[in-house]
Amino acid sequence: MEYNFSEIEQNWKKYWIDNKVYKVENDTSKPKYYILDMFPYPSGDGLHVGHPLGYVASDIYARYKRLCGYNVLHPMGFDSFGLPAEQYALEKKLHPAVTTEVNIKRYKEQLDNIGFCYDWDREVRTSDPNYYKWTQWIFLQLFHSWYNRKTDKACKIDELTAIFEEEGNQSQPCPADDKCIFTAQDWSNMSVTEQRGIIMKYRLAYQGYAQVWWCEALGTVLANDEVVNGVSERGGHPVERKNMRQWFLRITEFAERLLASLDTLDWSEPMKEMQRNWIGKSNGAEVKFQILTGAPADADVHQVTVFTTRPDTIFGVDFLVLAPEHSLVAQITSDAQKAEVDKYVQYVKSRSERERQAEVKLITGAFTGAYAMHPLTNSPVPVWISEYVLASYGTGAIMGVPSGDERDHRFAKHFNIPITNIFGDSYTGGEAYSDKAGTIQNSGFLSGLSVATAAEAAISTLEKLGAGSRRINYRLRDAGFSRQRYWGEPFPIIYIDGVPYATDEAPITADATLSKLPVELPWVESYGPGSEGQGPLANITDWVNVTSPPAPLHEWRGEQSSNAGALADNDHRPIYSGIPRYIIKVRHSFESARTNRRNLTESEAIVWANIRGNKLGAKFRRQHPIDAYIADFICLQKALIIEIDGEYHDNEEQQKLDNERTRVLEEIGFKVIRFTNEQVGKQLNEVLSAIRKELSSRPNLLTDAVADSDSEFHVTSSPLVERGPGGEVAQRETNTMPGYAGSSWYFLRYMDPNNTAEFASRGATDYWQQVDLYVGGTEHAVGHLLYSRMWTKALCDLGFIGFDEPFKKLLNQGMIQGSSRFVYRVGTDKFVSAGLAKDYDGVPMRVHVDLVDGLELDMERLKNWRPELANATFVTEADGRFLCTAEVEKMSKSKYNVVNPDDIVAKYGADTFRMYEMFLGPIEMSKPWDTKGIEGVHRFLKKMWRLYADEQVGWVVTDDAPTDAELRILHKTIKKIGEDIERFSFNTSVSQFMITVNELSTLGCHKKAILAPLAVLICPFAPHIAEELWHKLGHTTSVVGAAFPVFEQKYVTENTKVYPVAINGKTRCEMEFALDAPQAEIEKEVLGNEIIMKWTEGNAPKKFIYIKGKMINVVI
RNA sequence: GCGGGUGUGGUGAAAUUGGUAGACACGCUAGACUUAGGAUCUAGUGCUGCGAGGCUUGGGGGUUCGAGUCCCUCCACCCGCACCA
Repeated sequence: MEYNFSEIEQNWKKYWIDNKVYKVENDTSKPKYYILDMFPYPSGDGLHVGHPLGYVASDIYARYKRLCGYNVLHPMGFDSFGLPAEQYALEKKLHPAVTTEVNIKRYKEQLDNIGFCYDWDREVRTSDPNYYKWTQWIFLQLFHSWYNRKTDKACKIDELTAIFEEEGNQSQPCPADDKCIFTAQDWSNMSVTEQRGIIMKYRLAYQGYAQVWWCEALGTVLANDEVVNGVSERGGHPVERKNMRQWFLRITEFAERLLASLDTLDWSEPMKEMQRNWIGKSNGAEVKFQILTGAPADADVHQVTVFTTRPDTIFGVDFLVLAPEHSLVAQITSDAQKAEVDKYVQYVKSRSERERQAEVKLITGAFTGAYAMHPLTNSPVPVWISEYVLASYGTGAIMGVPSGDERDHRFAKHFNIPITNIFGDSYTGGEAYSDKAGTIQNSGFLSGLSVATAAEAAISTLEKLGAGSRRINYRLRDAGFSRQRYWGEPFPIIYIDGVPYATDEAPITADATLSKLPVELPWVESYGPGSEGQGPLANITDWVNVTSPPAPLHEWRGEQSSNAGALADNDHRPIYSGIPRYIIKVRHSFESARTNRRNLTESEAIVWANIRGNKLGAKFRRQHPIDAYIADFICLQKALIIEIDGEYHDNEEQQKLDNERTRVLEEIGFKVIRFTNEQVGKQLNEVLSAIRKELSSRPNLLTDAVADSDSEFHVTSSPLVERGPGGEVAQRETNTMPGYAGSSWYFLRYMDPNNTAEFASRGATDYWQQVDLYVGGTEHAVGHLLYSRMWTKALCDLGFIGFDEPFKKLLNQGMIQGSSRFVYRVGTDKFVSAGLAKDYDGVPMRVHVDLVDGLELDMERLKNWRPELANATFVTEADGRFLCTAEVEKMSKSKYNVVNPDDIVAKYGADTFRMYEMFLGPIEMSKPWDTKGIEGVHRFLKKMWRLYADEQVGWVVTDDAPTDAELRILHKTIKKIGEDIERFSFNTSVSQFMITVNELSTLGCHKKAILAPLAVLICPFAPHIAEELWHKLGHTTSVVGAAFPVFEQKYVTENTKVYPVAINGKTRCEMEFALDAPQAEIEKEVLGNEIIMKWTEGNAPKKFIYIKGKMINVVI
């Protein structure tokens, strides 16, 4: 009975599927453990042996935790939106949805082939509408949220507008625009569109502008690193900077929290360090310099604000440097310098970000001709521009302190700017003194102070003068959230007259079809880019332009148009051009309104009697349908609605409904004011004067708005009324979301993957909580990991989940590199073996690793590899072999060094493959793949198999009682394996298994008492063979559900120790002593030892060191 | 330029708190068994030396009875970068 791995593995894979062994329930009776791999992008190339490294590690850990009694969630899915599928589609004319489907199928086969314990019922795919529905939904939550700096939490926009109504934005400064300051009165006077503009500056998902590289020839937007020397990397086409409206996530508001809570995470220090660097918190000061010359009269631009982390060096300022993109540059540049500055600005525009960053030694810049006044010395300071100052960091301007900053120093030297020394002897003129030791000199009232003290003193003086203030700066920037691509999540956003609305906002919700999530990605035949840098979706005009309303609504509107009040399809009367457009959503609104008019309440009757017939100078209608509601009284001329509420103030439910109604009506553009029955009854005069006041504060829309195009009031129109032949104004957003959208929250979806009502139920997220162990590569250090942390915090703040960090522990796996093989090629088809290559004049050529065994080339296969090599001739070594050379490189198809795990599994089995991947070395280290080494692991499994079954005799396991030696081996192994798995040292676990099997083989052990626990121990590593042995041992249920063997100290306790005995720390011999032997006795025996005596030559040692249980050292 | 990481036999590596450096494998050498060996088993294998021994964890220095491990310094390689003021 030999180890027939392929048969064994086939059988158990089928058994696991048939019996749903890996099905995971949300079972609250067991402790949970959530272990997750960073899900793969299913590329067309399939998995290579590098991909599963982390998956094997997490699978081992998952199986181990399950053996230890945990309910383990260990899911897998696919990050299936992305650029490669789209590019493939462009080239091959295959729809991304099709290729993605095919690729995922292949990936799943490959993954299953390796024997992972995934519950595929929980699989998620980011490109699945059932999944991205919730990505869009979360986007909407972010859109409807802002960051409350007082409570340090993401909050709903409703709360923000309540604050604005109450007190303006004094207590909640605008994160995007510190010049945006307004009072409650200002707020109430704004139009809805203006208010929306303000709110946009607060939203967590917001629209702004960003410069992107646009390449006309390629028709796409390029990433920074795709632009080299001002042309596209691919094809060398010209590129230009283009300012484009883009979505952003306001991650900067979370900077401090993202930084602070890193301390609570069990991540590697380098990983945390990378995030800290990315967030880049720095304490410093803002300093204002008044522009002296070359400045326009306008006081607003009379000063330039710089940010510095070294306010203590303020007296060392010899010049200011603005980013060439700084908005002041054009205004302050003197006529004399204009040509030079323009030329320089043009030069910088041609430079890619990468180049500006990488070429440190290249010093460029231009003098603006302007001078600024030093706030403390009042002396003039020249203002320069240079590409080394970035517009996007700090204030986009710095103060140049050449004696204290190396870059400033180089700049001053290069342009011959005189340098002020503020460090005394520490600065010698050769290079800047940037150490923070010593004292500041030559600096007025700061002279003699240490750096820290001087910084404080400088800031407080500047504050007193009103010339500066303390400031904490983060280098983290808001995350660009739009891509001009097809294969990504569409935004649930519709533009009405250019104003973006979420699909769950009033004007859109009127149409059930438009407001429905998901906004499905339309099927297209062409993936070419749209014009003007837009994404491919812009080409699908049928989809972009919202032209065909849902049929029933449309039909109904036509037949009822005479009753539709302000609404008629052909209603082009100018009277309505300034009035908010709206639609009556519910058919029976008209009947209800008519009925209501006949049945006024007492309060309503009183109000009506006082406002009817232009009594307040404006015409009111009563019981008028608006959108889905019926307004009590409405003045269309002033877009004012009066509500008389019976229950508003004492019924919470009613209050909620009414607030929603107010919100919707105000979104459309009406102002809603409400009064109680009681107010009308007892304080009618106050009510009427409040109405009068409201009327007088609002513009008259009937005539003024039409005539006065500069009016503050802008029309907010409902998309529904605007639709009609040729009259479309509503468009869908044509950008799609970036790759990290779907991956920012996928870990939550696994908890409750098939939920159609929520992204995940609160019960599920409360049970599974954070990911206990997250396994993936370091390449996601600052992208994915930072974004998902932000999303988690936002979802937590908004009350959707109960934890604010996604990944408790992080394990970074290293890369498996490829090992490329080269043959030495002379001419076209003559090849020379490596040993003789030096005698020939040729070049190395990559050959596929499959053609090579170790370093020995299979010459026949090379001839068949490619047609042009069919007549190849070979100069071999003396023994007839042809040798290649090897080089470690990235594993990639183009380097012919990709090894497919399927091939390895076919040849050696999945168990061997899994163990070998682990045996290669520590999980977090990168290492090259070498198929040769796998033999050792395969031999080990065969050797282990022979403990249980003999090739000739068959099953050999006995019920004999184990010996002490056998028990010691077993328990030593239990301890080692358990400890190793806990600390993710899987390579040493594999070694230990080898040692154990070697020792048991030597002892000829075939005892069930030893071999049954061994089968369980190895199950996480080699599940197939473990399952086979477990069943052969008589069990009828899966080994997956067994219990991890319990380590017992008593079996491994020894009472003697073989000590290394060293002379001066150099081991010379070994001697065995009882562990409880007294030192005197040991000393006597050691010094009497023949070998030791040879070294001591009979002399008494200077020192005798005895560390119990460790070693003995004799110092002579 | 900045930040992070890694340097141990021919190769992958081990040494968990400062305590026998090179476990466990690959490869290689020799042998056994065999029709065969790309199966299996046995022995050997850091370098050097006949040997006693000497040398050896990227180089140099230090702390210690004792250093791969701690400290200083230099070097090489890999990864990332948004010149971060």
